[in-house]
Amino acid sequence: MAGSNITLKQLSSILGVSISTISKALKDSHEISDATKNRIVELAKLHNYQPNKIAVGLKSGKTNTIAVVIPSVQNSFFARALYGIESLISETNFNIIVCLTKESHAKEVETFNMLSNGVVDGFIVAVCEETQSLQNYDHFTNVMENGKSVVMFDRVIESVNCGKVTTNDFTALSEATQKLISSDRKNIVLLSTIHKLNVGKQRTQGYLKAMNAGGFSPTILESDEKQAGAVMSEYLKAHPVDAIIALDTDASLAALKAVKISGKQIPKDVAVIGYVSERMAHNLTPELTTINQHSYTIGNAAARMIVESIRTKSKEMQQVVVSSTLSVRDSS
Amino acid sequence: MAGSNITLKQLSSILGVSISTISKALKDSHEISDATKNRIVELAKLHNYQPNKIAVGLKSGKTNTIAVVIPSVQNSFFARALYGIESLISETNFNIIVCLTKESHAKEVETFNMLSNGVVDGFIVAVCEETQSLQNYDHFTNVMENGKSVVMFDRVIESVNCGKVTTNDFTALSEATQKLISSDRKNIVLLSTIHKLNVGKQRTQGYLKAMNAGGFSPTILESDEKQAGAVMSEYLKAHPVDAIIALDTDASLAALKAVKISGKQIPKDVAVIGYVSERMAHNLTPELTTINQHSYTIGNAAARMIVESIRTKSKEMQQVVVSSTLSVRDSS
DNA sequence: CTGAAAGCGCTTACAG
DNA sequence: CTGAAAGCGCTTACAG
Repeated sequence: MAGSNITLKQLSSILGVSISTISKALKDSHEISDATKNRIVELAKLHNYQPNKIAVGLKSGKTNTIAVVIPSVQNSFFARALYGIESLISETNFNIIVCLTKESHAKEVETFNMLSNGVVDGFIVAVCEETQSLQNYDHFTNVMENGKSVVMFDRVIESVNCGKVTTNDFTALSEATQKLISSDRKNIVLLSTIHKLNVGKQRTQGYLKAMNAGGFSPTILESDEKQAGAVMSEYLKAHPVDAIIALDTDASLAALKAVKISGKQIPKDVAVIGYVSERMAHNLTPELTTINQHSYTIGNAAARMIVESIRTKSKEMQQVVVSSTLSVRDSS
Repeated sequence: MAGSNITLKQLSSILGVSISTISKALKDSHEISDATKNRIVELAKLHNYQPNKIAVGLKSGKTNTIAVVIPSVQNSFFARALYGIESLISETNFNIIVCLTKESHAKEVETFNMLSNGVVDGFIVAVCEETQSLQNYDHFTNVMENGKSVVMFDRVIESVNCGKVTTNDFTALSEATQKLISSDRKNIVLLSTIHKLNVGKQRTQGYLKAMNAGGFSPTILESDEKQAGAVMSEYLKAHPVDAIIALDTDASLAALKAVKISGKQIPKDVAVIGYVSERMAHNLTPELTTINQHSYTIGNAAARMIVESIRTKSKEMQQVVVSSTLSVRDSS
């Protein structure tokens, strides 16, 4: 028996009762007598009646759906943040639609346009790289003018007046650098594959501040993910290095590899601090000291913020900072 | 100016033209004169009119949305499969809703019930661990009876008559094992953290077949993700091992680590073959020989299958097998 | 060429 | 206690 789910109308014609009565009975309205209520509920159960969510959405103007617009999911930070978002949302009566922008501005704009009218009540977004460099934020303000809630996390645009969940990248890097300095590391290199992103810039600034404060000259190696290992290896051949801070997972693995190839010992000759998930850090050799961004917590906070914003319809925009912490393991 | 997007009704009252005319004009119907068409299109553009997707969905009975129900996204296989799904879907006029079951049967059932009535046209699912062990598949058959399309990938239930995209796990493992045997490895250990899953069982069978065929006695170490390293280390202390096959990312990293701790050389003393993403394999030391599942291709195929199934309303269920291939690198 | 009407599946104020 | 009616925003067969 293919075909759609049973509707109120069909139930009504089976029982010879009006649609309104059926609807009320199924909502356990006090207007309806227990006798008819029972008949209706029983039949509904028998046919496994489920209200059509689309119709309810049209009627109520609420969709109970939230869009999560992120660049990628093949990156442990976003994957785990998504997990944090999903965990909170699944405890509510909301659903999430996930859209991957692949760092494309056009895709991001299209996603916002596609979903803004009737499909979702709000957006959780980590702004893509291209949007950050083009500085074109109309798609965000447009949906907000149409009454949708927007919460940005991690990749945030200061000038857009929406909810924001960020991490203290600047401070985290500055502290990690200081920690290396205080354990007598002098030639500390920063290896970055995310220099185009605001988060990358923040982290770099934190590193620079600490290096300058300590009176050491900074070295910043920038590269794409694929070349990071080669770039690091090359540099190690010609320069003294006693510590590396790597700004994401790719850079972290590349740094470990480059040091091993160079024949130097970690952490004796070269200390390494990186950004990888806790589980992976634990499974690397040596176990990697990491800056832990608490991605789950960030996702959770963003989800909580948007649900609250949709429910209260409040215009007040919150800003939450989830502090990164240093998890010291064997590599430093 | 907060508030919702403009509607046909509002446009109609501004222009003094009927709603039907507006609707037709915006669909460029030949019924409408160019003059009125122009007026209407212009005003619509001015107000940035977007048809309400929910209303269109109610009217048409189609939602153009597909649910992707997977256990997790913090696993490079699912993350990349999702990427493959999203890539194909984003070229169509469909959207995807992503739901993470976290291996919970209850969550999976709830998701199917929640979304089956009006929210989505079909489901792409990788069946969760608990559902596999409980063998309760009613939620799948229920939605299919209600006319929804279902495609399973990777984690598949043979007895459910839906579309399926799988990989040849049995053969892949058997070939990888044979390859090790033919390069004179004799004490080949299988390290698994996924023995509860059908895919894990398939892989184990492939390994067993090759070991038995070669006349070697198999060793299967099963453990959870966190203990895998310790279990492997322990085994290495007391037994001769010259090769390890690890069945997922956690097991692969754990195997590399355990061998390094034991002081043995990879691949000279111990060869290692694992399951990790191509990018990660490249960044490990030594670069890891992997069984590549082509997760992107699998996701892509599943997405193509469901779109076709929804569009053609065909009852014929396809079964696609995407072959895994061995990517030989430095660890074997 | 334009518009009134019915309907998708629901909810709810209103009447009886 | 029950039901007819209006309406959410759209589409489309039908009438004019």
